[in-house]
Amino acid sequence: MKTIRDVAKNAGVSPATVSRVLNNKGYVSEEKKKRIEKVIQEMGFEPNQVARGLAKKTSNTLALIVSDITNPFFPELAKGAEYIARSHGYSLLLGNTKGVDNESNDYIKILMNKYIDGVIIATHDIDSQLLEKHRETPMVILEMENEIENACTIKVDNIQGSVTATEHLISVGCKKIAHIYGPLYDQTAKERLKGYQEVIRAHDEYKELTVPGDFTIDGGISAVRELLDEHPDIDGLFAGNDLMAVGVIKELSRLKIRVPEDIAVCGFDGIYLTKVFSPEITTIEQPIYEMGELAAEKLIDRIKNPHLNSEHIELKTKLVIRQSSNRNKLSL
Amino acid sequence: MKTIRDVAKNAGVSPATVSRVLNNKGYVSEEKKKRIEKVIQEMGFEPNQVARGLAKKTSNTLALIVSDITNPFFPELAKGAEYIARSHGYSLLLGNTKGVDNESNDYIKILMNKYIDGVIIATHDIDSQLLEKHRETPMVILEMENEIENACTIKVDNIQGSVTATEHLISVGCKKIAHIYGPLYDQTAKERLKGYQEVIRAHDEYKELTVPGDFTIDGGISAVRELLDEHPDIDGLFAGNDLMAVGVIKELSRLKIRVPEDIAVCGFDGIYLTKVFSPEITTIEQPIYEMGELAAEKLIDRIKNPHLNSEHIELKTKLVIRQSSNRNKLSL
DNA sequence: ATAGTATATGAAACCGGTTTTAGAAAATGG
DNA sequence: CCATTTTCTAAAACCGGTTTCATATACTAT
Repeated sequence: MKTIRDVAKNAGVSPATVSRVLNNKGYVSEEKKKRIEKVIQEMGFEPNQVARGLAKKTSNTLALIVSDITNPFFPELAKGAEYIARSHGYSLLLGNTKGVDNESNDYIKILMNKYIDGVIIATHDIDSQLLEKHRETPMVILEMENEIENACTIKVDNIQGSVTATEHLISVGCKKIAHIYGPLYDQTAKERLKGYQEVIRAHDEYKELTVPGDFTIDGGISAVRELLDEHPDIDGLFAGNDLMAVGVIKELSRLKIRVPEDIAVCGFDGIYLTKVFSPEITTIEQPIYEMGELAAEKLIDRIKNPHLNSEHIELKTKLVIRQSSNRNKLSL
Repeated sequence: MKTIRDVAKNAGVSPATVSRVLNNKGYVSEEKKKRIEKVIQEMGFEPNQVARGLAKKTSNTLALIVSDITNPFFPELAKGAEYIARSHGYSLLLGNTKGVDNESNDYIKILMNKYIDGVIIATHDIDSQLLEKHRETPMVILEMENEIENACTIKVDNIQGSVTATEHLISVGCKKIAHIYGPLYDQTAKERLKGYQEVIRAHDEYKELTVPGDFTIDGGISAVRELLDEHPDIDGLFAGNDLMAVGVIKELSRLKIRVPEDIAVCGFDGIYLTKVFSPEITTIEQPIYEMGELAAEKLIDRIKNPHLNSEHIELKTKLVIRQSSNRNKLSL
């Protein structure tokens, strides 16, 4: 392994001068600069990132902490984040929190000892107390309106999205519209429920019909069963996320209930699966890949400017109408 | 940030002794050991991994390089690998190669400069020449029978799997069975094609019907169109992977061709989507999560024993019969 | 001509660990 | 009892960069 001292020797200068060239920082004469660059080229020298990290207290590495990378929401996010990270010379560490208790296994502390430059949090499994403890670490938090000082949060306007979803079901002629909401410790779930309620309450002819779900496919299946038990006559269903919408449609198809003819279904998230599923699923699309990119960009921003204030970014969602709610004869 | 020298001072010993306690290596008297451990505890000292890395030329970090994390095969693999990595005190770096040219952007070289301890390769986008260049790095290569010295390769028995798939379609009564194969630079695709051919050639009454695909959903859609153009009477279809099977079924459903009644379909891989899709898809299941775990285990093994010989592991696949090929009246 | 500033460079200290070296003390043994 | 060997410890060197400090020279400005 070639070191900066080898380069220095070959170029007849001191290591300090080589370092200055490497970092493009401080005074170096044109002549020596040329010479040093030539030697670096010839030797194929690449600075050791670990040594550099020790000296500068950085690692050029970001971390993305998700609850479970197999949840289809996250790979897209990860891809966007990794792309931006790499473009800026950072690598991306991946962590799953599902099934790991955070107290005894403080992920962020481990990361700090590795001089990880910043963290993107996309999980509910790390409580805010723990986050608060690492306030000094550059952080971007997704889908949670967290009040960590210094942090940047990125989320979509869930209320608006879910208002749009509910109104869409109304507009395609649904008369009894139910909502399956996610776990309420999840702010996202709460907001989506709220949007649904707002719309229903604004229309006297509609009645609030809600059942809890857990944001999984199986949760969607059991929720829709429960729902049909009590209200066999529903004709519109807004699921709190796409995975539950998938479960719902699977179960309805098993019960020979037609989608969208008998029940129109709308999900939320815009995961790839909705496009692929048959019938294709109407959903409130979040710009997931772009959120990953934005998260990484904002994080890098914060790494370079450590004293940015906290910032809350709210993105717009987009209604994507597909077969599962398409009751007009128009083929899409 | 507390350093080993602070600990040493507080415990009235030298840094070297603290290091010996930390690494449980070399002679330390019971009495000092106790004292040092107590001080470490009290101070909440945690060794800086970067400094340690510089001295020991390690980082306690593995890298997983995939072509595209949004391909549903990879998240499961990543989860298994990350789980094992974390259990052994390693972190996992994630890299996507899709759309990145490897010559100018030598991923592994970047990783080496970070003292990444080992790499799991699950992409075809890094050519073997490049891999060869990093022969000294502990490596586990998935789904490619590569002849890198020192490396460990993990794959499934694709031929056996695809023989099973084809025979399964025969056993449910298909008379004209076609195969959509993947890109042939991919060894996996080649082997699966071969398994199909073996079976078809062993039966005089069957004829080889193959079309190329590209292992994507859209590829499945166009391949099945092409296939039906030429052979509208096929009644069995073995897709080279699950994504193409999904595309196939989507397109068949659009054409009002019933699955499995008119055409029975079987995929390969066992991604989650096959369980979720409607109809549920028969597939040759690979133990994806376990492959991720195994890859990480083998890699860690190789890191700890740097002079292991190259090793080729071949895992068994499992036929999972679901609706898409279930032509008996038996409900599953 | 002289003070003051910008440019240029190398030596040395530093980042925070690990490892080698060397010497002292204790245990073993012939 | 003296020669080894084993145990124990601290000082110093090291990993491979960056940064500070000190010094020297070349420009400006007064």
